[in-house]
This record gives sequence, C-alpha cells and structure tokens, in this order.
Amino acid sequence: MQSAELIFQQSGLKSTASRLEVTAVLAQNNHPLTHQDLLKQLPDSFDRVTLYRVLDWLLQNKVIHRIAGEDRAWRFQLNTSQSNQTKFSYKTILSKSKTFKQHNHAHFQCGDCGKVFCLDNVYPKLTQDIPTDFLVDSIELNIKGKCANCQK
Amino acid sequence: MQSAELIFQQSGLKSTASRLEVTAVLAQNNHPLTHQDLLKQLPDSFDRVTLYRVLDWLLQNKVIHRIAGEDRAWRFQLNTSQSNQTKFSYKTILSKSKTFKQHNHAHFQCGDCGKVFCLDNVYPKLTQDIPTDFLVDSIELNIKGKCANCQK
DNA sequence: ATAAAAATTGCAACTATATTGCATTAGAGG
DNA sequence: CCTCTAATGCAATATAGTTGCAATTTTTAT
Repeated sequence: MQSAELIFQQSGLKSTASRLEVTAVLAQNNHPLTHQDLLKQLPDSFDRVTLYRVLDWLLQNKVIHRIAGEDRAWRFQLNTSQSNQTKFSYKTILSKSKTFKQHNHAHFQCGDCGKVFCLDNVYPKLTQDIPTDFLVDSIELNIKGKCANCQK
Repeated sequence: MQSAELIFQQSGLKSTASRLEVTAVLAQNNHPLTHQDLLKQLPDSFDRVTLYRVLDWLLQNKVIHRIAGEDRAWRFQLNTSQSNQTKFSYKTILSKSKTFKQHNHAHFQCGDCGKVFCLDNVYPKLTQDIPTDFLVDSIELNIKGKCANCQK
C-alpha cells in the first residue's frame, strides 16, 4: 500500500491538491476505476474536467495506467512501484523473448458487473512473432467473462 | 473472399437488404471498420441507427466480431471461416473447464492512423493459469504501436 | 518582496459514439 | 389477402470525453 504523498515525494513530480486527492483514491482501491467511480469517491465539489485533466497528467507521468473496457469507458489504476521500474523498450523485449512483463499483465473484465481485475501474474506470450513492419509500443491482454461474485 | 449472399445462404440466417449491404461492405474490407467507416461506404440514405442494429444482430449471430479501439469506437469485421476454426489452441491454454469462443487472435492497433490489423497467426499463451474463480469467455490480445505506413 | 509568466483549476459549451422510444413499413405464415 | 412479427427510420436522449476561456494559484525572474 503506497500513500499518495509518498508517490509524489519519491517521483519528484509536482503535486497539487487535486492530484493528491485523486491519487489517494486510486491508492485506496486495488482495482481499476472509471472516471465515474473516481468522482463518487471524491468530494462532491471536485470538478469533472479537472479529474479528466488530472488523470491525463498522471498518465503522462506514468503514475497510473489505463485500460479500455467493454463499456468504452477508461479504467484507471495506480502503477505499482514494481512496474514503474521497468524502462526497457518493448522492442527489445519483443525481439528477445516472446514474454512480456511490465504493464502488460492481463486484465480480467466481468461482463456482468463490469468490474476489472488485474491478474498481476498472468502475462501474454506470443505464439508467433509480430510482423517486423509493425513497431510495437505496448501489449494488452484482456480476458473477459464472469467474476466469482457474479457466478453465484 | 466470401460474398455476403453466400454467408447468409450457408448460415441459414434471415437476410434483409440492410444486412446484405452491411455484410457486403465488411466482406470487401479485410480490416476492422468503425461505424463511421461503414457509413461512408454505404449509400447515403443508409440510416445510422439501422446500422447499429444490423451490427448488433450480426454480432449476436456471430457473423462478425468487434474489437474496442483506443478511440473508444468499436471496430467490426467479418468472421472468416478461417478464424472460426481456431478453437483448438485456447483449450490447451486454459487448462480447466473454461468455455471458449473463437476469434482470439491478436489485433494490432496503430496509434497514428488508428487502423486496426488482424494478426491472424498470433495468439496469446498465458504464463500462468487464470484464477479458477473467474469464468472465461474470451481472450483479447491488443498490440499497440505504429504500422508500417505510419513509420515512413 | 514584487511583478511577470506559467501552470492549474472551474465552468460552460461542445463533440462523438451509441442507445431508446415510437410510429411506420416490410415480410413470413396462415 | 390478412394478420402478426420483425425490421426500419426518425427524433430525442444518454454517456464519455474534449475544448475554450476566464480566474486562480504557483513558479520564476528581477
């Protein structure tokens, strides 16, 4: 569990009240949250647009990552300190082994409740190399189905 | 190359003028198209909402599949008979009881031009089993980067 | 310490994608 | 041909996200 303050201290990034608030909410949740989810957990006075902009900024500074859900709403989640440390280019990783780490772990999306879970230990391997004329930035593995709770 | 008529004949599904038109456009393109892309290639008179509904229907009847892009617009593509046949690999990957549907090959999404390409021969393998309390329907592998054309 | 410059925030308006309701039309089956 | 159902067309609405701009806050330079 990482505190919002700690993250900004360690990263040397400029923190503001808004950024701290948003980061704190993300730190309290260990699954990806939508913009709506975040708004609900933030003070009522928190501005929608500011939230979008804070999220953009956090994304650009690699404090968080986002994943696209079936409902075409982004979900945001804190990058664990672990994943912040991996700076190798994907190209290198790609060319070497076909295994990926980094923010390329799998996500499970429940079609019923819409929740998204990080499968931190599940990574994709590829059965074949990606054609060389494609320049790869990132790889995303989305597994869809029904979560434990929705199977009851 | 499959003709729209042929698809409906072989599948025994009820065809209408709209469904044939949409299917024909999809058959003429070998990469996933957005709703907009489709509208452009259809007669001007073609209704937006009808297109959405035709696409829904084609989806439900597994004539097409769709993938979510970075721009939160769905992209639709005909299920080739080829990709319908790839049921084998996934069962092995997902050790347990999980049911699986076709079309789990990888997609490459160009961040510049937005085009999506099917990498028909690239499939994911997982480094670990998915936790058993998740019921898996499908697996999606999205690779993002720059396509050959946009690297020039 | 203070003025100027830059970054951040808040609000309103706007865009794009997709969905819903409902009246109308077309097709299938008797 | 008539009836019933499915499909279509149009208008309105919903949802996610973006843009413009003024006001505020923070940083930088003097």
